[in-house]
Amino acid sequence: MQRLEPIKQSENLSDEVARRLRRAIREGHLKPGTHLVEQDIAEQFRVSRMPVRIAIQKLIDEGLVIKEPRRGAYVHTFSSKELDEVYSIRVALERLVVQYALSNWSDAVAEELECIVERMRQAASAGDRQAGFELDSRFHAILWELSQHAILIEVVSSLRSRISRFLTEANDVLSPTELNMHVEAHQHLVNVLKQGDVERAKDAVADHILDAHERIRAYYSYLD
Amino acid sequence: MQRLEPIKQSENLSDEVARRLRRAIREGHLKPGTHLVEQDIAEQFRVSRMPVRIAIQKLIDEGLVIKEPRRGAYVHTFSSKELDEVYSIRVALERLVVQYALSNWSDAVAEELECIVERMRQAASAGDRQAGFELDSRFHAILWELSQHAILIEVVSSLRSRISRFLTEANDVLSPTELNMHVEAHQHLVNVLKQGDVERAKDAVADHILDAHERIRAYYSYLD
DNA sequence: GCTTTGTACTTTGCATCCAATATACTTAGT
DNA sequence: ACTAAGTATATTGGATGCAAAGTACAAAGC
Repeated sequence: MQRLEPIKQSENLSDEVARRLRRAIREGHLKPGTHLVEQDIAEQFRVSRMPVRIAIQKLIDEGLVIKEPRRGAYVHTFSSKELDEVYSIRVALERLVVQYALSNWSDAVAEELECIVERMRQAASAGDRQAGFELDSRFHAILWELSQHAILIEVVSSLRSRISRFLTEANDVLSPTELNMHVEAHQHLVNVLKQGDVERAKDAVADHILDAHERIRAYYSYLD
Repeated sequence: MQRLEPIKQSENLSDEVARRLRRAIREGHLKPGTHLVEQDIAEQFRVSRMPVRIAIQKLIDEGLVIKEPRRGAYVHTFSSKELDEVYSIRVALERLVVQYALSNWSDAVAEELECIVERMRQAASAGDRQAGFELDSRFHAILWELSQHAILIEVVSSLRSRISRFLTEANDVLSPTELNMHVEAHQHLVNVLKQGDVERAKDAVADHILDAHERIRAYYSYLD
C-alpha cells in the first residue's frame, strides 16, 4: 500500500482549553491580573480541573500567565519595559528570519506575499481592521515558515504571542491614514525582499518591526 | 515592624520532578528517544502520576521533550540542524545581552568575573572538567543577569538548556590544551568587556559563542 | 476604635479511579 | 509459513476526592 500521511488529531481537551484561554487573553476578555481559578474555568468549559491545569501550565511557559505557588495563576501584567524587551529581541530574531527566508526565496512566495499585501490594501480601504490584522499575521507567519528554522519560528512566534493583546488593541485604534501606511510598509518590505539583497532586507524588516514597536509603545503610554 | 523579604517556598512536587528529569536528560541518564512513561517515573520518585504529568508538560514547553498525542512523551532527539539553529539564535541574543550588560557594568562585576576566570584557571590546571563547566555556566549567567532583561534571560537560558546535554558531554572530552584555551577565551572576553566598547564587546561574545558552536559541532559529528 | 487572634471558606496540589486508545501478542485462516 | 483479525495489555487523558495551605472575615482583647 502507498505510504499515507499519518493523521494527527492532537485534539486534547487541554489543548483546546489552552487555545481558548489564549484567545480570551488576546481579545481582552481576561484582563491582566485576573486570577485564573481552576474550578471556575473548568465549569465554564464544562470539563474537569485536570485539562485546565495542563492548559494553565502551557500558558505559564508561554509567559502569558504567572503562577504564585499555592496561591494560583494570574494573567500576566505586561510592563512597558517588557514590551521594549520583546521588541528588541524580535528585531534581532526577525533579522535572522529574513536572512534564512531569502535563501529559500521563490517567485511563488513573492506572489503569495504580494497577494496578501493586495488583500491588506483592500481591507484597509474598506476599514476592516480585523481582516487587516489577520493578513498582517499571515504575512509574517509566511516569512517565519520560509526560514525553515523550527526553533527560531518557535521562539519568535512565542514572543509575538506574549504581546498579542497589545497588538490587537493597538490595531483597533489605527486611523485610516495609519492603515494605509501600514499596508505600504508591507509593500515596501516585499519590494526589498524581491531584490534579494540580504543586508538591505534585514535592515528593512528591522525598520518594520521598530515601526510597530513605536506604534505599540505610543498606544501603551496612552493606557497609563 | 521592619519590612522583611517575603518567603517563597516554590517547592511543588512537580517542580522537583521537572528538575530531576531535566538533570537526568542533561547528564545522559535519559537518552534521546526514551519513552517517558508516567507510571514508571511516578513510581521511581514515589509520587503519583499527577506531578509527573505537570513536570513533563514543562519539559515539553522547554523543548527537551516532545509529545505525540495519546502515545506519550519522548526525550527529544536533537538534530545537528537544530544545534546550529540554537547557536545562531544564541549569537544574536548574547550580543543583545552584552549590549545591555555593559550599561550596568561596574568594577564589582569585573572583579567577580575575573574571580571566576581565575577559579576556572585553577580548575583547568587541576583537570577538573566538572568544576570548569559549572564556572563557565556561572560566568554567562552573571552576564545574563547583568543585562537586567528578564525575557531575554528567559529565552537565552532556555536555549542553553535545550543543548545542555551536548554541552556537558562535549565538556567531558576536552583536552588539557582545550581547557586552557577555554579559560583564556573567557579572560579575553572580560578584558574586552572592561574596555567598555559596546561594539567590540558584542563581537567578542559572538566569537566566543561561535567557538563553542564549533567545538560542540565537532563533538556532535563525532557522534554520528 | 483599632489590633490581633481564631475560625470558616476558598483554592491549590496530590492521589486515585475510570475510560478511551494504541500497541503487542496470539490465534485462526489461507 | 505468512497474513490478518481479534484479544489482551499497557498507557495516556480526564474526572473526582481529599488534605493542606492560603485568604478573608468575624470576634475578642486592649
